[in-house]
Amino acid sequence: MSQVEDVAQDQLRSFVERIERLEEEKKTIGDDIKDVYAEAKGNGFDTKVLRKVISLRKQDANERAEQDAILELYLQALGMVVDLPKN
Amino acid sequence: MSQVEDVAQDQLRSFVERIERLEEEKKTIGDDIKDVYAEAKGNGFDTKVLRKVISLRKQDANERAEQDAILELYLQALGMVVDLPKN
Amino acid sequence: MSQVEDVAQDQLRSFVERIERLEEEKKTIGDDIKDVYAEAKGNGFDTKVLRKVISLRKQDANERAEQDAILELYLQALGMVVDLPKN
Amino acid sequence: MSQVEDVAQDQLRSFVERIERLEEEKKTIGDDIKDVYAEAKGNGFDTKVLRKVISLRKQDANERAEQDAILELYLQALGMVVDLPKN
DNA sequence: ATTGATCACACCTTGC
DNA sequence: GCAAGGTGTGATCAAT
Repeated sequence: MSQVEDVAQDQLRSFVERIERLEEEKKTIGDDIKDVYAEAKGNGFDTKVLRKVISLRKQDANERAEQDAILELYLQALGMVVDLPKN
Repeated sequence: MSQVEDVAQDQLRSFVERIERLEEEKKTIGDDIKDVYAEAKGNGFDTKVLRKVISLRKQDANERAEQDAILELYLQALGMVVDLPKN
Repeated sequence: MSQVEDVAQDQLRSFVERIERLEEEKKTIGDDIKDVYAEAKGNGFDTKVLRKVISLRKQDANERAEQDAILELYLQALGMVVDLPKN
Repeated sequence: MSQVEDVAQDQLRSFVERIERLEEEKKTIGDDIKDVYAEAKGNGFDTKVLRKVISLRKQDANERAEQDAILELYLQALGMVVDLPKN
């Protein structure tokens, strides 16, 4: 194999290793997050709702309002009572 | 292979085939559902909201109220203003 | 409500009904599958292993498709035309 | 608010903060991965193929684990004890 | 019946 | 803008 190919091969190995290393770290963090949810659950918190809280804090309020408006519209079109779902 | 084992083998084959057949049908239905959503999208409907509508109609209202109560509680505990998220 | 909105409303209803109908069918199939597993269990088969068998047969199929995809990818990466017959 | 509720509230805040902190870290790692791919691309590598390589190496690892699981399952189905050394 | 694990489905982000 | 891959969520099943 030529020297040029050697360099390319070394680079490739390096990239693969760096990516795999980072993905491992990422997975670890993901597992940590799971652990925290589990711990919260062990302390009596409802993880589903907890996730919702996290999600709400992340979300942009405007987008939410927008979606709400569309949903309300559809429900009205179907003749369903609105002002029920706060979920 | 004994006759007893033959029977067992035949039965096994039969079960596997029946299950695979049914799973295929199930997948077909799933694809059909996807198609309907796609068609709705093509007619200008927001599929995300449409899914929400379907989901709402399926859900039991009591459960929803229950979840809402817990969520509200958590948000209050965090000092977040409530009555915002209708999502 | 305008005629335009009437049409939209009718369309919406139609989509919702079609989806709900299909989901009902899907659920029926799912129940059928459950029944077959129950029957198999009643005939002395270990459902856990049976599920594994089904799963493996599905994976095998997927993997074959995967192999084709990889081959095509590599050929493309090498600059080779790939629109050959699909076997 | 009662002392009991205070504790719950503090716990909740703590959980939310820990999760949000971890998710931030996770996002950072994700961005790092993106950077590596970009760098690889800058060095002439085809990122699509590179991703495929990473993916294949991951699958291989998963499959090995899978094989172990199947073996154990079958041994259990045959009534054999399986708590043997993990290699 | 309830809970925990497993699995498929849906969403979202990213790359093309 | 579409396609795909990864992530998160919900349903399902076995075990207690």
